[in-house]
Amino acid sequence: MTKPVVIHWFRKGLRLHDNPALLAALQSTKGSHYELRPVFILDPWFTSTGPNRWRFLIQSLKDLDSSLKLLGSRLFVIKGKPAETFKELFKEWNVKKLTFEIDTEPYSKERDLLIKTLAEESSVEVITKVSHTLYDLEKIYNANGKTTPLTYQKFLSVTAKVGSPDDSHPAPEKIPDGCKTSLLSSKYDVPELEDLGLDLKELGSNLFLGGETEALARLEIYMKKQDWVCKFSKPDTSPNSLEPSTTVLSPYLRFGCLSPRLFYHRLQSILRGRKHTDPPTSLLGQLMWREFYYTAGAYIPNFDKMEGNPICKQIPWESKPEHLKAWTEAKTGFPFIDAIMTQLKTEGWIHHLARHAVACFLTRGDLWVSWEHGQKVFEELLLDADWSLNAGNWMWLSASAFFHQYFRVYSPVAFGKKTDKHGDYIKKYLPMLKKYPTEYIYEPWKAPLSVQKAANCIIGKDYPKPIVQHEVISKENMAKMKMAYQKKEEGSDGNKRKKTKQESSPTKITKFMKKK
DNA sequence: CCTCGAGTTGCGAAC
DNA sequence: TGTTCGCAACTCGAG
Repeated sequence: MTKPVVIHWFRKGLRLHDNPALLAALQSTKGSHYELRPVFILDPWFTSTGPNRWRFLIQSLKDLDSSLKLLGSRLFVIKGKPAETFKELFKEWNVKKLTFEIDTEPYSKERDLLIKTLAEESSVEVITKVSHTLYDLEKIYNANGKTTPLTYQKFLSVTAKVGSPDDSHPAPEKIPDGCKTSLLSSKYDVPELEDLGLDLKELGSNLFLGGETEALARLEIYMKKQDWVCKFSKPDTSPNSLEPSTTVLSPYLRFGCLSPRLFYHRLQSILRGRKHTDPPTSLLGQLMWREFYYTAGAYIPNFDKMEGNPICKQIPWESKPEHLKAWTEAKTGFPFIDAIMTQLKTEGWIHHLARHAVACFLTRGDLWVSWEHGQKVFEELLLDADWSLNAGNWMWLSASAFFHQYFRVYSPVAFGKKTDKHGDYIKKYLPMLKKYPTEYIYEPWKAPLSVQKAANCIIGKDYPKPIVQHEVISKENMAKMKMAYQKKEEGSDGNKRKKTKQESSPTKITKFMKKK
C-alpha cells in the first residue's frame, strides 16, 4: 500500500499565500507522513472562456506549479469532470483527506456537495475554509436577518456589525520531508495552450500575465503609491486612458492569485492615520462591491437570469441577433463603443466605466437586447469575469436590479469626451479612424464626404454607419422602461390593480430567501 | 399603513 | 469653467 495522501484541490484560490485550506492539508500531515498532492481539475464546465482567459488560467497554473516545486511538491493537473476524477483518485492514490476553499457560486456549491458525498463514501475526510471572500458570506446573511442586503450602504452597515475580515495567512515556507511529492509523472503537467484545442490566432497581446507572482508584484506597485491609494475615487478614473487608470487586480482576484484579505489589510495599513476617500468610491470600496455581489449571488436564486430571479425587473427585451452581433464584433458605428469592445476582445480587460457605457448601450440605452446576452460575452472575454459580479453589474446597468434611475442614459458620443477629448483611445483601437479630425472622431458619420475621403475611411464602407439613432432610440427605450416598471402593479390578467402584500417585491424576496 | 431621505459614477441646456 | 436644473419620478429601508 502506498503512503496515505492528502489532496488540496485548487479551483479558484490559485495561490500559496492566504490559503487556509492548503495550510490545513499541511497541518494534517504533521507526524503522520501523509503525502500532499495539490490537484487542479480542468473541468469541461469551464468552457465559456475565450483564448485570452485560458492563457491567464494556464499561466496561473504554471506559476503555482513552479512555486509548489520550490517547496518540494508540484501541481497535478487532470482533465475531466470533478466527480469522475475524484472517484478514480480516491481509488488510485490511497486518499485519506481532501481540503479545498469554499466557493459560493451555484455550480460550485452543487459540485462540492457531490464531491463531499463521494469523499464520505470513500472514507476521505474533507476540510473546507473561507478565503475567496473577505467574509464568511453566511455570517453576513445571518447578521442581516437571513436575507441579502440589497443596497450597498445596507451591506456596509451589516459588515461593520460582523467585524473586520480575518487576517491574511502567510504562505507555507516548507513542506515536511514526509509529505513531499513522490509522483513525478509528466502526465499531470500543466498543459500548453496548444493542447487545449483553442484557436490561438485569436490570442491578443499578453498585457496581464497570470499567476500569484505577478499578482503580488502588481499589488506592491500600487501599494507603494500611498498618496494615490488615499485619493482613489473610482468615478474620477478614466474609462478610456491609453494605459489602465485603475489597478487591474481584478483578474487576479477572480482566479484567487491574490487574496482579497491581503489586499484589504494592505489598504487598511496605508489608510490608517491618513486623510483618505471612503467606500463606495475608494479602493477599499471596490473590494466591498465584490463582496456585496458575491453575497447577493450566493443567496438569490437564478441570479444570472431574468426569469425566476426575485430581484430582477422583468423587462421585455427583444431578440435582435444582428444588433447583438454588431455590438459583440465592435461594429455598431459608434467609435467609443466599438473601441471598448475591441479592447475587450483583444486585451481581456476594460475599465469599469467602459463596461457601463457598452452595457447601457446594449440594453436600456440603445439596442434593447437582454443583459443576459451581454453577460455571456463578458463571461467569455473578460479575464476577470466573475459570475456574481458579472450578473450583478449587468442587472445594475440595465436598471434591472440595484439601480433604478433608468432615465440616466450614457451617451455613446458624449461620455468618452469627458476624459479623452481628442479620441486618442478610439484611434488606438480603431486604426481605420486614425486620420479623422478631432471634431468628428466620436461621430464620424457627420463628417462631410470630402473629410471622409481625406481620412481614407468612408463611413458605410471602411467603418460602419451607426446602427441606431441614439437621440431617438434612447428616448423610446426610456418610455419602454417606464412601462416595464409600471407593469409589476398589474395582475396576470393584465388588469391594473393596487399592489398587494404578496406582490410587493421586498416581501416576496424575504419569503423566498428565508425558506432555506 | 404611509412618508421621506438616500442611492458609487448621466446628459445637456442654461446661467 | 463650474454649478444647477429639467428629464420624470425609480426603489429600498427606516421610522
